Amino acid sequence: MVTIKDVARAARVSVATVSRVHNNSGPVTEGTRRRVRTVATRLGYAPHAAARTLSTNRTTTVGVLLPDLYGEFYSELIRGIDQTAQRHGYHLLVASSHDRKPTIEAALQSMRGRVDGLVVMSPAPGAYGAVRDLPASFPVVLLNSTAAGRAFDSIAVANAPGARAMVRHLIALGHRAIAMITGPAKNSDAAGRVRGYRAALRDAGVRAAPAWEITGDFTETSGFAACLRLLGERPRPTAIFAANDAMAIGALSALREANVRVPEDIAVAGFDDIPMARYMHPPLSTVRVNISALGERATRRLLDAVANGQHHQKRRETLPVTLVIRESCGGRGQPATASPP
Amino acid sequence: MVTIKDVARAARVSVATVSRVHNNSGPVTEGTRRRVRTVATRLGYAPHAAARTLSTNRTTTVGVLLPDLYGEFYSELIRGIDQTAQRHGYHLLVASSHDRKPTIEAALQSMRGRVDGLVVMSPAPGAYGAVRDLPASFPVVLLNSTAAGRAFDSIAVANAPGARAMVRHLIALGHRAIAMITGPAKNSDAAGRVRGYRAALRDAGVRAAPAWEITGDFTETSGFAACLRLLGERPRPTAIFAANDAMAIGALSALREANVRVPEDIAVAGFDDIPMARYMHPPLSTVRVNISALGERATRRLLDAVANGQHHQKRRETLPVTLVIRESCGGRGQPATASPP
DNA sequence: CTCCGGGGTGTAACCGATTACATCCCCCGC
DNA sequence: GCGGGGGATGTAATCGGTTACACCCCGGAG
Repeated sequence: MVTIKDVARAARVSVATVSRVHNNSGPVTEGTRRRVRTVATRLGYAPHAAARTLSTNRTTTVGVLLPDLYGEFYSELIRGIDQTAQRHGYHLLVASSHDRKPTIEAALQSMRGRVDGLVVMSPAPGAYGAVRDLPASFPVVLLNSTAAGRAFDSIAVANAPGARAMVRHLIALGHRAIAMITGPAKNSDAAGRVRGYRAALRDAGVRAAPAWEITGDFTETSGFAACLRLLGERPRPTAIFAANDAMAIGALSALREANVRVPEDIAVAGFDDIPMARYMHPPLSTVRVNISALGERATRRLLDAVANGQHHQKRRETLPVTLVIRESCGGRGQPATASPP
Repeated sequence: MVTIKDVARAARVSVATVSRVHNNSGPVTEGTRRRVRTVATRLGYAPHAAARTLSTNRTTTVGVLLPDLYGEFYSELIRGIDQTAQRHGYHLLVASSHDRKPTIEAALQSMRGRVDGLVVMSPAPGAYGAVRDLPASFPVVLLNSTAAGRAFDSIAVANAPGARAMVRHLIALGHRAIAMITGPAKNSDAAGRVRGYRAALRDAGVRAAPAWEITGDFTETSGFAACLRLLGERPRPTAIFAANDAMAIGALSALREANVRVPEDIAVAGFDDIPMARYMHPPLSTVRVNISALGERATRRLLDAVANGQHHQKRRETLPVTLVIRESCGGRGQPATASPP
């Protein structure tokens, strides 16, 4: 491989000059600059990232720690992160399947010297502890973490308000028997959505039955299974609110197999508005989360922390959500805003 | 940050010994080993990846170059790659939106010192040229590239055989007016699928009309638009074969709005079998590509090249595909294998 | 008792960049 | 003519690891 020394020799200058040319630091005569440039491209010189990292202590890379990579949600999230990172000249290092504390810790350790900061999305409670052990100076942005106090930058989705608005909408359509397919018990997003669901029922004085809260795991399959169980309940719910779109889609599929009409017999609503949602049959009513914007804001926060170091203000942001009413819940009503002003 | 020197000092040994302990290289007394280990964890020592890279010339990272990140296809692909990489202790660096040659070249350059090898998926013809300029010793695995001769490792999807089998299936069901929504003209996967489509028509002596080949760009939206145009054709096709599932889903959506029944009035088939496909209404018949396996095989190939350097045999592999017949094309027939033996 | 061999450990060179500091040279003003 | 200042460039330390090589010490063989 051709190094900076090779370029320096061939251009008859010192390595310092070559470095200055490449980084536009220090003053260099126009002639020298051109000569170095020419030689560099002729030799096909590309600076060695690790060497640069070692001396500058910067990697121009952001890391992303995710619990999983399955499904459109993560795909969109990564897309948002990547776009923003790229726009600022940063690379993207992805690490997934880190849901338990020891794995997370190992992953964080192995990031040293690889990334300038991290976007961490891990609904598992262990994550918080692992991240806290990081040096305070290390930039981290938490996504959807419960415990994130003022000690961290974090961006949360307006889970409870979104869920509440959707359930309120179902109630407004006349539904009184509203079931929910929830997410994993420990997951903080899932928890927020359940809170919103219960709050809406309480507000309206509508009966809430434990049998109508079924736990899923955010996959289509679990939505399918949960829906089957709900169909066995008596009285049978007239509406099903799933904690995410994947499970709502699974539910739609189960209802179709059971010859239950949607929305005539049972209304269905989801959460997230993944790209697929609008193409369902019937098109899925859901709570819209601008997922790629979530990634984008997280990354912006992170890069600000990276750039401004000390006097970067940590804060907790909330990403607003909107109701998008399609056909799966029957009422083609006015899309109401679900977020706090 | 705590460095190897700090650990060495605290454990009263030299840096060499600390290094030996961490890498299990060279001989170290059991007692020393334990002492070093203890001190290291007490201080929270994590080796600096860049420093290690600089001296060993290895990054334990694989890079992925993709044209885009939108949709379930890439999501699944990355998942396959990440799983395999992680299982071998490698990290994953993702770079996307590189579709034109200069961007690709820039991206490749900036990878130096960041990755040990690359999985490149870029249907654009420019990619081939850019990759060819890489030092021959640099491990690269091409995904779905046309021009990949014996000079590269590559893994291709059995596009033509898959498309052919699907169209043959449609013909067997009695269809004689079969339209295709193709992918972008320059895209090699798209090209293979069109070839298979035409071949199947030719084989059966079925009429092929240019008006029945509409170009899309692999997005749902383009599938929607293309389908609308097809509905305007006279005679109207009785079957639509889309070059990927996203476009097929767009088409389904358009047909629904036009009150055309699927499969009674028009049969629809896709390609890829993204996870969503089975949840469509009606469930989508498609050509199954095991996308995450594609990523997995690519990564395996790559890691073999990384590990075995010189005597790694480059070769072109083809990933077999299978027909999965659901309901969108009407005939619940026997799923036939579409791949060459 | 001496010599040899090998396991355990330390010293220092090296990987490829950045950058503080020194140096050189040229031009300008007095 | 001379001193000073500043722009252009070079030298070498530095980042944090790995590793070739030297060294020391101890036990066993001759």
